[in-house]
Amino acid sequence: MFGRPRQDGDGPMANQYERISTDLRQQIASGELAPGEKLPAESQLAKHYDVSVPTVRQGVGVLQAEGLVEKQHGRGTFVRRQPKKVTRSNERHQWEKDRARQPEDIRKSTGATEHDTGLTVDDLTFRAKYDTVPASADLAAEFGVPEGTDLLRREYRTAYSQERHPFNLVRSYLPLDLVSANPDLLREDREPWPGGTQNQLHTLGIELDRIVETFRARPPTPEEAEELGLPVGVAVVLLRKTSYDTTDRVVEVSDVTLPGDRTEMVYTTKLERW
Amino acid sequence: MFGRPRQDGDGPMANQYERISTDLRQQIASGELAPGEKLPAESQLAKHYDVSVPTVRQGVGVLQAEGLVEKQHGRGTFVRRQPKKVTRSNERHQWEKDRARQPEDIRKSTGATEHDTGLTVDDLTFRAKYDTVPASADLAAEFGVPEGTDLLRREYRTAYSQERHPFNLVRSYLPLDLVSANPDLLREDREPWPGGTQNQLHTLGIELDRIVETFRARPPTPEEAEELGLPVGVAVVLLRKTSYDTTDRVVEVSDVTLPGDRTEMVYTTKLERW
DNA sequence: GAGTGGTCTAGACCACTGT
DNA sequence: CAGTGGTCTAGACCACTCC
Repeated sequence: MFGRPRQDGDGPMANQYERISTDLRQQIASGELAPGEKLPAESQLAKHYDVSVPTVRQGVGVLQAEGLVEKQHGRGTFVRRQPKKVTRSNERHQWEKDRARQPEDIRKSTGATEHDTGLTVDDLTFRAKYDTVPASADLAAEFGVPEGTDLLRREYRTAYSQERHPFNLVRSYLPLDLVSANPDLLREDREPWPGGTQNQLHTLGIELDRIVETFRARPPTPEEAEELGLPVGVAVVLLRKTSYDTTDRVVEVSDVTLPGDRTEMVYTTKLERW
Repeated sequence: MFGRPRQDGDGPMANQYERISTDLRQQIASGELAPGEKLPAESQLAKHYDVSVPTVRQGVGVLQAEGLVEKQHGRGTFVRRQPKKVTRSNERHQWEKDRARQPEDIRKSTGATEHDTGLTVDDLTFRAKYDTVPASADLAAEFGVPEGTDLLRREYRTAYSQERHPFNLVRSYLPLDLVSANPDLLREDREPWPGGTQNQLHTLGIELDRIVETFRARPPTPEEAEELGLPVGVAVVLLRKTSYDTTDRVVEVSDVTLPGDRTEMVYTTKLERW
């Protein structure tokens, strides 16, 4: 048993599966295969390219890893549509700070996410879950408290109403003894809280001085892929947001998980004048 | 021909390849398989797990996509070491601005990348290439100039001296008529320029007001994977840096490609006091 | 030359989707 | 039920690395 002999049209050192992925990639780029369109069945492609089915699968797998196609078991393989983009800007922080002291009716109208995305509250679905957890070594170091200190953990998922999967996962942590001064802050049924976290902190007499965001990109763990509905070959962006108050104390830490292919982040750095 | 019967130890709905990837993943997490260590040969694993070699390959492929192992043709499969992290902070911009007016001997000692990484000039290798290109529609829109306007394009690659692949690729664009006032700025043999772009602009009487950085993450194209030496299953971060001068004019645009798994970005947003 | 992963074949049966 | 992708077998030969 050996492979089919190389043919003249193969080009220099082209594998069979690369020949297939290159050809299909070109068809997608040219629009010959339009977004949302179904590719021919693997058995058809095998006949067309004169190779075995596993070889077709290898070729299509390359495109899948590049995020160009999406396989759906029992239905077929489809050219991916570019999902709706979500922009996240660091100007949201100052915007939210300005809002934090406004009256409730103004705060209620729009949240920071709507500000970023330009959508209304109705376009988004929002789920919150509160609980209390002991600080891990990592979080204890961020807050500068002993390991095991009680933290209020709040989990948020935000999605477009019309889409199945959320476009972000947020885990926000606050020291429990800090927030328990206002019992309303412990009630998840008060979410979404008009004015967001900065207003919540304002009810405790806390003013933020600066926000530090650290992030990196990596392939999703199996759990993250499941949760965010990520096809193979899409990265996640992990963002840790640390909020400092005017006494230089860390008052909130948020871990945000974002799908890398649909999130665009914009950061503006203002420079001091000469 | 059919698969081996399911055994009691398989757990609920465990595929063979998932059983293998789960087991190996756990061994890596526990340190039983240490970073840099070689996994048993695929034929060995096939014997050990009592499956065929392609099934082992499928299982190991999962770990490869997660960035946990790296295959090396002819040598074996190895547990990936976490590569040296590179931190990129937005404080580099203010730092570079402060330096831009310093005398040359101070500017020469350290660049912004060394500032970020904490390394010395000797630890890094640096390559620059200059040419002139007509503005694409995209770049013309950024600069607010007609499409086709001449731009000076500068390509930079920075690497650790001891590593084979660069940890970033930078393509920087400047309007040609802006920089031609100082002929030295057109000479690639003057790189690395002490004090960086902000000093170069300073020689033209330009002061920066703010820098806007936009980025997203996606799987690498085949070319990027090749260039940055990325194994399968590592994302790239694409960053576009746009510099505005004090007259609100765009004076530089840089496109930066970074390996997502070894770059950590830190952005600080200072908030106005109440 | 021995050992390794890379490509490929030609099938089999299973699981899921839609008619 | 037909059609699709998902899993898996049991091999073959090729290409690369290292001794």
